[in-house]
Parts: sequence; structure tokens; C-alpha cells
Amino acid sequence: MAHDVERQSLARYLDDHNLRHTRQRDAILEVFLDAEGHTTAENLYERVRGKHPNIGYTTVYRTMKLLCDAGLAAERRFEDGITRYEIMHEHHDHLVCTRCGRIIEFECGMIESAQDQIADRYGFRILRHRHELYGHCRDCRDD
Amino acid sequence: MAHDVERQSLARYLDDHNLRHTRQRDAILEVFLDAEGHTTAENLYERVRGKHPNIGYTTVYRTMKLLCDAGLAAERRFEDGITRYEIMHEHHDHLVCTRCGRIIEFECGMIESAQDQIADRYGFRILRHRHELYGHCRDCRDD
DNA sequence: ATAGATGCAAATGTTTTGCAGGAAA
DNA sequence: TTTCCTGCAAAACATTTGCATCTAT
Repeated sequence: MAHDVERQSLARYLDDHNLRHTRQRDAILEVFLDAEGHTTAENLYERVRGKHPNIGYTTVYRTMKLLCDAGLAAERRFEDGITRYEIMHEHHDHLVCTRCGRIIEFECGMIESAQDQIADRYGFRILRHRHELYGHCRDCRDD
Repeated sequence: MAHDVERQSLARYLDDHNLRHTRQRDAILEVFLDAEGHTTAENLYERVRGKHPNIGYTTVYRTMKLLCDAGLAAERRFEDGITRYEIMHEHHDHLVCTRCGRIIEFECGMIESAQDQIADRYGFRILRHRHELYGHCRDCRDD
């Protein structure tokens, strides 16, 4: 069965926190993992509705928050103001195509260490950051 | 008289676009320039009300949009979801203290060129970016 | 049996829009 | 006097909350 690791991970988190294992949580986790990308609450909602026509937005939002707490998902908010959820994995930042909406992940050690230098300069302690490059992807650029 | 350059700059923009020179626009520009920082609409609204008790939020928002179009102001939206306006000047990014709300500007050529390299790698054309470092400033860190 | 979860409707909070009256050119 | 502005109230919009009901344990 696919997504077995994640399901177990969620089960463990629920047990550890005295939370309940419900069919809605299962369904949302499944749909979230199938997307494998930067999914919106709306997209999740519509797709879960396929299997569970009565599920509400509320449950989608609450469950995604739960998945974030459980370390399975991460919230991202780009310029359009809509929250997207991605499957949690190593640290990275994003390129966002403002034409087709494509989101590309990148990672750059040079930038990370430059950030640390800047933080030092100002006596600042960095807890997290947000670094997004907006523009046109290979398929959308005109030049 | 202070802020003379900016007032003239606005006047020129209004003339060029057949827009009107009103006392509200004057007042909001004045209050915006006095702040010299990353001001919210709420803050502007409250301070303009001191001189013009009847002014509405609508006018603040519309005027700030105008000042952005005129190249005098720039909009920034950090993690708290509230739009802040800063006086337009050379390109820079921000350190944001999540305890006291202090905002420090920084600029780093090394990061800029690293970004260009990343864009090249993906065939991406960067139009703009957002780079924010969140954490605790010198006065707020505990370690 | 009971703590917790769900889903609807209503609230939230910031920003935007419709519109009737008001002011600049 | 005509075009643009203003300010109020209401809308927009994504997300959250109150609450009565349901369900996992």
C-alpha cells in the first residue's frame, strides 16, 4: 500500500497526542500525498469530496494544521495570498512562475551562508527565512 | 519645507496623469514620509485622522496605491499578513524581528548573483524576489 | 461514557468595491 | 460643468471559530 510510511507516522502522532484516528484524516492525508506538490486547501477539499461528499473546509484546514504539527506537511504562502501545503522535506526555497503558476524548489548553500553573515553583522538570530524568486519559467518566458 | 522633493514628485505624477491634487493626498503623503519606516495602513489612518478627522481607510489605501504607482512608496507584506509601506529606495531585503517587530534592511550582492545562477540553471527569468529573514534582533535574543 | 472530531453557519481581519454626494480643474 | 475623489457601507476572500451533533475509544 502506498504512503504507508506517512500513514504510520500520522498514526504514531495521533497516539502520542491522544487524538483520534478518523476516516476524514485518513482521506485528507491520502489526497495530500497524492498531489505531491504545492496544494491549496481548495484543491484538497475538492479532491477529498470525491470520496467523502460531506467533508467540510473546516476539516481540511484543521487536518492540514495537524499534518504540519506532525511534521508531515509544511505551509507556504506565496504572493497570491493563498496557503499551499507541501510534503515536508529538507530545507529549500522556491522559484514561482507568475504565468503558469509552476513552482520549482531550489537549495543554495552559498545563500545560506551569506544569510548567516548578514545576521552576524546585525547581531540577529535567524529562526527561519523566506526566499522566493518570481518570474517566468522556461516555458513561459518570451525572450 | 520638508519633503519638498517628494511633494513635487507627486505633483508631477498627478499632472502627468490628469489626477487631482487634493488635501487628503497631501496629508497622507506627509504622514507617510514622517514615518520613515515600514508603516501599516492602520498607522497611517490613525495619524492622518489627527489632522483630518473625516478621512476614511479607503482613501488611505487608494492613496498608498497611488504613491506606489508614482514610485514614491513600495508595498511589503511580511509573515503577519499586514501590508506595510516603505519609502521607495534602492533594492534591498529585510530582517524581521518576531519579538519586537523591528525591521532591518540589508543588501547583498553575493546573494543577488547566486540567485541569477539559480535562475540560469532552471531557465527561469527573475522579475522580482522576496527574501526575508525572521528571528530575534540584538535586543530581543536570549542567548 | 466521554473526550475529541466534524460540519455548518457565522465571524474574522485586511483590503477592495459600489455608489451617492462632494470637490478640483 | 465635467471629470475625478471621497467616505460610507457592504463586499470580497481565505481562513478560523462557536456550537450542536456525532464518533472513536
